[in-house]
Amino acid sequence: MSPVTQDRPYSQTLTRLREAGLRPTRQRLALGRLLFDGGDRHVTAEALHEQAQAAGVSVSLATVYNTLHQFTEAQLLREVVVDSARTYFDTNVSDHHHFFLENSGSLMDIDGDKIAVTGLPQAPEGTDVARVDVIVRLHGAPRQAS
Amino acid sequence: MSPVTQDRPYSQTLTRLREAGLRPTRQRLALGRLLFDGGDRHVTAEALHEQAQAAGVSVSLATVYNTLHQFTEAQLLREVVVDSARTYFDTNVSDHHHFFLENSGSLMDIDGDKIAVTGLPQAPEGTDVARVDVIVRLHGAPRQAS
DNA sequence: TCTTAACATTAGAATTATTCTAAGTTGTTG
DNA sequence: CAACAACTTAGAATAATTCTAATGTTAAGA
Repeated sequence: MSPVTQDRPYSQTLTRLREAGLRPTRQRLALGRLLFDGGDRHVTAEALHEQAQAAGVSVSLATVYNTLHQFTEAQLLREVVVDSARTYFDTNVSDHHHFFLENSGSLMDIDGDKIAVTGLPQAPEGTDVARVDVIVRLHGAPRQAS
Repeated sequence: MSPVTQDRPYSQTLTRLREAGLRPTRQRLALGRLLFDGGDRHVTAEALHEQAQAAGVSVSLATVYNTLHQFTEAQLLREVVVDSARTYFDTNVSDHHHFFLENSGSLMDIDGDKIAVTGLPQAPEGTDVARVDVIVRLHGAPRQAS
């Protein structure tokens, strides 16, 4: 395990992991690659696990959950709450919002600077606004999105 | 069952049930009263179940779930998705949004006409906007809200 | 009022997503 | 390369919710 033949860019996953203080293990590198190579994605733990299997990467579901949470803490991912049945993780960590196709259960990003939310009342005394989420729920899905 | 001595208004639960085509059973009337007497509320199934027990009303948890869902279908309640761990039901079915205190897990309504969301892109072809949810997530809870 | 059929409730089992545990494995550092 | 902390993992555990199948209730008609 030393002759270097990395045919894929590793999406700086290694660097990102280091910066986050996470050891670059085989599993984390593989999952990082699946997540960050190629555009923005919205995944559930189960879905990522399956994708990993399909890609021939052997990772346990527990590790997928651990990794998703660690990536989220490290700001490499963001959690999106749209469905009380499952948790989605979003590789887009910049300011943005979502369309949610209730039929297919898929998400689409809405650029943060396309939307403005005005008239928000002050947050109650003693609290800070951690985030404002706008979720546009859609019915009648077209074809599968991300 | 005719001398009128109804010390509580029943919040027209009976009427509402009839209109929704739901038989006014003891359980539904009791839950309806708990939900609709007194201001707007945000409840989880477990919480409502406990409240019912505490009020001396014997209802099974299964019935609480059934009832909450039936009430939701009948537009007497609205489901609020803010937390992937539990489902909240809101007695306020008018157009509005929410503050969510992540520490305490409590919700507060934000009047629909206080807030405006502008710049929403068109919904993808073949889909309709079912609803736009704005969730303002707060950290550092003050004292318990609804 | 009595009967009946459709509708409701319920206890407990089942399901599902997620977390935990305890044991084995691997990465890093000296 | 030793040693230890950090990781991974199988499988058990948990928690919210749904399902099942048996029992109870309601509404309507004779």
